Amino acid sequence: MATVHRRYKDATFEIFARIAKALASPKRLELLDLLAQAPKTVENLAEATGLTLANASQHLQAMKAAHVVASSKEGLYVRYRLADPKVIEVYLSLHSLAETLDAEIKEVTDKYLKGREEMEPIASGELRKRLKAGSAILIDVRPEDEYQADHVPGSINFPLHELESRIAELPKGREVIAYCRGPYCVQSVKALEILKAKGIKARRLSAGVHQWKRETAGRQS
Amino acid sequence: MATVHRRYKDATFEIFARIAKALASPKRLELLDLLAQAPKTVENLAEATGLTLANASQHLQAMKAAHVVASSKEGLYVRYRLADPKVIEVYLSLHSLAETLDAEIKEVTDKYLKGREEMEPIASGELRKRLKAGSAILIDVRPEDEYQADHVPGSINFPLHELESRIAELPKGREVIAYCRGPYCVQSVKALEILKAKGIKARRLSAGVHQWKRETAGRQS
DNA sequence: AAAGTATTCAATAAGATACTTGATTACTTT
DNA sequence: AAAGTAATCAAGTATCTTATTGAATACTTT
Repeated sequence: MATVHRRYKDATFEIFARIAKALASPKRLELLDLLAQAPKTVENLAEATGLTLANASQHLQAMKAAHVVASSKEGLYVRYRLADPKVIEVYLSLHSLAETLDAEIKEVTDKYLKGREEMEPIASGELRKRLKAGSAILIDVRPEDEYQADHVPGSINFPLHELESRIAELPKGREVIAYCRGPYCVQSVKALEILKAKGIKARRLSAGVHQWKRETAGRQS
Repeated sequence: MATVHRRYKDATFEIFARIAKALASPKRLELLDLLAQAPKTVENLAEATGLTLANASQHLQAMKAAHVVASSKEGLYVRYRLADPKVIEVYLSLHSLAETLDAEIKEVTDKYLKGREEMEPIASGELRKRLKAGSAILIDVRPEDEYQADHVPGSINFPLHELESRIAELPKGREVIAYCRGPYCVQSVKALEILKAKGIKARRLSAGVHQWKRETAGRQS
């Protein structure tokens, strides 16, 4: 009898671990981070993460075996996506845990941002007020497909690589708030550099769409 | 410049992965599951999980290195605890993900419960009503230290191994609802077997304290 | 101080994982 | 049909992980 219980326990924890293992690699987390923004092809993902095609494919297959991602063939391409929005939940709670547990994550970020001009992010409460009042404009500097997939309500898409050439489209006299994939994404930091170089007052929203939705969940407006 | 960004990304995902790896083992998840109930000594944990002392100690140290658990020496014993309540958040969201992704987890549970009499769990909403109305009594069949650490409000502690001998203490004419560590814990199942053998009407609450708190968060009563 | 106990350490063997390279497959375009 | 491209597969090596064993450490009790 005791062994029946042990076997049952082993089986359930084995299943949990299978999923946890799918997440337990820096590269796979990076792939998930990208997939959390929008579905992407293996080629896209390999390029964005700096992995070889074969290696990216193998990581994706490993996650597929754990049912964490799903794929579909579209002509020559295979497009991967998260198997379920709950994957984002786990990913975000892992982020949040890392921030509490690991002082190192703060150090790494500080070190990266050091020397760059005022990068202090704006709080979501303040942002909401200012957007309503019309004193600020929120730009989403991610690629268009990610903006299409989901974005913070009220934001306008200015993909990073188009930002410099489209800078005239920004309304004058309003502060620009830029956001991208999330607190550890570098795109909004780069956007700020471009904007400040042109003398435009700009700040960063450190949250991405998912963090935003998480924070503002159950709140109206 | 591109390499600066790559290095920054690598560093942050490395940190996330370090934490994820600490969770990515069936045995370590089982240890965390126990620690989520109450702090415990290495000896306790080794016995409960069926690991050798040395092996349990090594797993615990691995998690300690990732700052997921903390320990303190108490005389001869070393007592381990979760480093932060947020660890539970991640663990619960992993559970919840596993349930959505993996049909297998349901199969394993069904198979285990098969043949045992009516084990359908009671919903938390219904439970609250019936406790208020006084038509049911909620018993916590976990060991006393876990009950002391935290329990569902209104529950009474009847540790599994004392249940049979203390059965007379149960009020007559009320249905008994038993709960333990969570949906995959076998103690409440065993409790039901004992109670039913004595002809006492009993059901199971599949949630543990943490699931209960999560479900009823932001609700009053 | 000596004996006893809980935990950790160190060394090792077996197993799983990650990345590389060079095919191979599946599909599209010409 | 032939050429081209995205993705996968297969095999090999280097690297981690896990569990085991026996010895060492750190306390407590006698």
